[in-house]
Amino acid sequence: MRTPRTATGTPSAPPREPERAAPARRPGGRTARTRALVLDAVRAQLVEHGYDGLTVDAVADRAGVHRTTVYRRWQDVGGLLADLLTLGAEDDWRPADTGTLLGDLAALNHEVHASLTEQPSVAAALIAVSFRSAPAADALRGFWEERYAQCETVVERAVARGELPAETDARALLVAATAPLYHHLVLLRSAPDPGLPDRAARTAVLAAEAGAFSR
Amino acid sequence: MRTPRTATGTPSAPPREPERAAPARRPGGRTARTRALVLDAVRAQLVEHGYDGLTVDAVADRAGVHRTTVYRRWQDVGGLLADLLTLGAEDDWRPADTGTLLGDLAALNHEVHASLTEQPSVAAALIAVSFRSAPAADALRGFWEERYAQCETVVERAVARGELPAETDARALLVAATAPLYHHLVLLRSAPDPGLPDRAARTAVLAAEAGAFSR
DNA sequence: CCATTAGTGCGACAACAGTTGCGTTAGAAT
DNA sequence: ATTCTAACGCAACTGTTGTCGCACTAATGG
Repeated sequence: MRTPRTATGTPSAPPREPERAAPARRPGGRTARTRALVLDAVRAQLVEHGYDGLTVDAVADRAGVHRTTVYRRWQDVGGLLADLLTLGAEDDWRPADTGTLLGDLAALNHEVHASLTEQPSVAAALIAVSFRSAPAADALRGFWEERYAQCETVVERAVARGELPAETDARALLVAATAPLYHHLVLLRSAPDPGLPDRAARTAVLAAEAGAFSR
Repeated sequence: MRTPRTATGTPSAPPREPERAAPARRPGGRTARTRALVLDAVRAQLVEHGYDGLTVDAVADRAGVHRTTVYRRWQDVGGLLADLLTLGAEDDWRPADTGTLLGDLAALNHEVHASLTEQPSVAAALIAVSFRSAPAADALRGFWEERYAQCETVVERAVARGELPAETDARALLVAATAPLYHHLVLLRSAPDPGLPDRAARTAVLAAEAGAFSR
């Protein structure tokens, strides 16, 4: 998970339903400018004052936009972060290709570890807000679904190299490799352990080699 | 994680610091009665109206106690759930002893699965609130620390039976076994999979047998 | 260019969260 | 029984969150 780039272009998808009687959306100049201003403000506010300082009022003030505008278009803080997430998901992320399954999973885990331990962590804020806001929860679930789908290439490459049997359950393997990281850093909130990403990756590989994800 | 029993006895520990100048606490009749009433109200309100319906005002009304009383003793909703958690941690929980490492871990995972999928889930509510309230986060971390410590006996028994080498990292093994469950049900919020507890337990055992948690 | 109206600004409002001061009630100690 | 005071009830208060009606601005289609 990475911090989305600056919001410049037109909005990818309005938070509302796509269209029913097509009330003639107008995504042009001002609307796009407002969205860019607001999402930039969200990012800046999050970096400067952390998740607790991320209120609708503060974002509206910083963006130079009225409170009601934010409430109408994004409903709440969850909606803001959800939109920020969809913007960030647009970039074409690819998992690293190190040549070995262990190397790929370790690289993946180091990315996860970095995104969760940076201060302040956009990823952690998104996870936290997903428990308050349904739109944020949906956006996060969609984001993760896409990320895990992209990561399946790591397993496919390992199968192609003969490291794993063809019937390997890619998703289960990926979850086994990454879940301990999230468990420690998000749920247990234990102190960051620099060796954990590698150990978790190694554990998953050993389990895979023992046939834990086959058949 | 299980739902704590009814609050009847005297409070185990006041939410404040234990004592500094010992201002003569009085944990007797009314104080204990109030705590029992309030914590019962928290549990009932959580079950009936879910986490979103769990406001200080609603709890105070249901308990037949004034708002300020709740604010003064528990600060906020997080404090209420934190106290409920410490109450639940008082019972002498023990992991099941099925005779095999795989059986023990699977039984453990089924307990976790049940507590997270019941509707509404007190466990899920506690995790959610731990992102808003520092006291709740502390209480939850303490609870988990204790639970994982208790579960280490599962690993010790397996070592005693010769299933695992003596230098096995019990905590890492337990996390590997349970983390995928929390990952799916709490973070990814995917649909409950009845087979997941067994599969996750099996994966951890295979990894352990391959030496993933040794040395 | 003009007409339409989505999107925005503004102010007033309701609902809720949380605090404070003060008087009252009821454990606990003498 | 009397005293002391922790814990509670009560009311009034502040600040924040979120909504609503109305006027206005500017993007879009003709």
